[in-house]
Amino acid sequence: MSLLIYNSLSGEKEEFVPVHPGRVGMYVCGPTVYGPCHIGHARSVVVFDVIARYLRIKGYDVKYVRNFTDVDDKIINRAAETGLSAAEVAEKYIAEFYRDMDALFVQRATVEPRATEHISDIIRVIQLLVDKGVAYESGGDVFFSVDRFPEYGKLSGRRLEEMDAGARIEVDKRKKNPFDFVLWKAEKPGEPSWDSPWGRGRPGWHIECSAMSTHYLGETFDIHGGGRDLLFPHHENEIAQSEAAFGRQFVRYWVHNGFVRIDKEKMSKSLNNFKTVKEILDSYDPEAVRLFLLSKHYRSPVDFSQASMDQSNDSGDGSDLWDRFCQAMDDDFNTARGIAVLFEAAREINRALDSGTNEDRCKAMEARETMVRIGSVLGLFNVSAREHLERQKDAVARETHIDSAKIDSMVAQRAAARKARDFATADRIRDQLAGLGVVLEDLPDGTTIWKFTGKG
RNA sequence: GGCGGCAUAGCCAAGUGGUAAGGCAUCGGUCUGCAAAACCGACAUUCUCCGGUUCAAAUCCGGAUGCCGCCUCCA
Repeated sequence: MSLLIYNSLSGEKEEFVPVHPGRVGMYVCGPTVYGPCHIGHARSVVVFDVIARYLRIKGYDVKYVRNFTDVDDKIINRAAETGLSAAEVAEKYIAEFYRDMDALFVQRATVEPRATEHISDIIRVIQLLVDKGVAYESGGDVFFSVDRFPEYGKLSGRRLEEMDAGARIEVDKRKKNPFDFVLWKAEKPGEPSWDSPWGRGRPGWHIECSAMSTHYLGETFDIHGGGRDLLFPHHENEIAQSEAAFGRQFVRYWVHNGFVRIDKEKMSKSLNNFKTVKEILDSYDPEAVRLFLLSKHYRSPVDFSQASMDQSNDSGDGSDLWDRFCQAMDDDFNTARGIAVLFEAAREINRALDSGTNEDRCKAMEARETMVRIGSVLGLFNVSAREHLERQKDAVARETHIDSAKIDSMVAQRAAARKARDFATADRIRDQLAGLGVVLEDLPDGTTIWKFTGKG
């Protein structure tokens, strides 16, 4: 069974063939750490987490590199605003990133490098470009010359002539072409800086990804990912730099995830309409958030709303199911179709358990194994159903200030009434509980569990 | 101005030539003291609209309308 991946470079689904058989090198652009993570970051991170997990379960030896951009204008500005150093700002938001992504059960990448740890690699690539005459220095800044890279625009599908340069920002007069971009920025007072052949300064944004990805994965590697918004100019520039410097194809498969939208509009820090991961996790179960993020194909936009999240919050022969899951995932990582298989597995388990014959019990075991396996790819079922229920109770109780001990005692009173066959009293208590948004479930063994419905 | 994407039931969402997955909601049934959960069944003759290609189209082509994105930092 071959794996198809949509390649932004060709605009088509292509059969996945790694550079080295059995091994996959994958680089995904991580966050610039100047503020809290929003649900858009989470989508990208979760999507590529699932892709890495799936490639591994298919048997590939995956080297997954995800960077942190820890030196940048925005970090420096943030430092100036808060009185912290740039390094302290970066450190703070890297810690928040881990807190949020760990909560979402995101696995760590193989390598998680930071730009500031690779200054010498960055300088080496810039030097190569200067030596080849593809980059030029001007007043301590170094620019990449897009005119020296004829294939510029091949990823984003635009030609330099078609683009409306300077429509929204003023063009730096020192640039030979308005689309030339900065590789190295000359030092300004109070900013972090490093020595370089062009004087003290710091790297531009795009160059760090070329330097770090090739450092860990080689000059040609398999998969490079990130949000759609990075396609231009960031990834276009990465291709230009890397291919100009090393003289060979940079990346085989470019993978871009779609946006999270709010009210049909892109969510972004600049539009200031973002929801942070932290605030969402205050109200919703982490696995529900994952399920929500994976409920649509990764390339399509997904609309965040209270209603759509509420919906995800309510959810809950074996090898055949696994094959069908793989078919979905082999088709450009179609998690939405994969989730359908998951629901079918759940139904199969329940059906087999209901019928209760030994043969069916075996089937249920098989289906359960498949379900756990699918869950391990999607990063679901990290906590038991029982623990899940307890967490949900705690969260709702905290939010609504309902005392769960009191509910427990009401449930016990009802149990006593039922035992005495005083169903009128039992039902009255149940109605009272319903008024508090509590629903009861009497189990066959005579015990009763309860949960909040969310509808008071 | 240039480039690109999307439009599928009340809602969410798969489906790139062969006759509409899955979930939520709703309505019946089994089970239950009654419920809940679970299971069984019902739920788009039709895929924004108009043309075209084809034996056959939600799927391909042309056009219209609507929504969104990129061309500036952004996952």
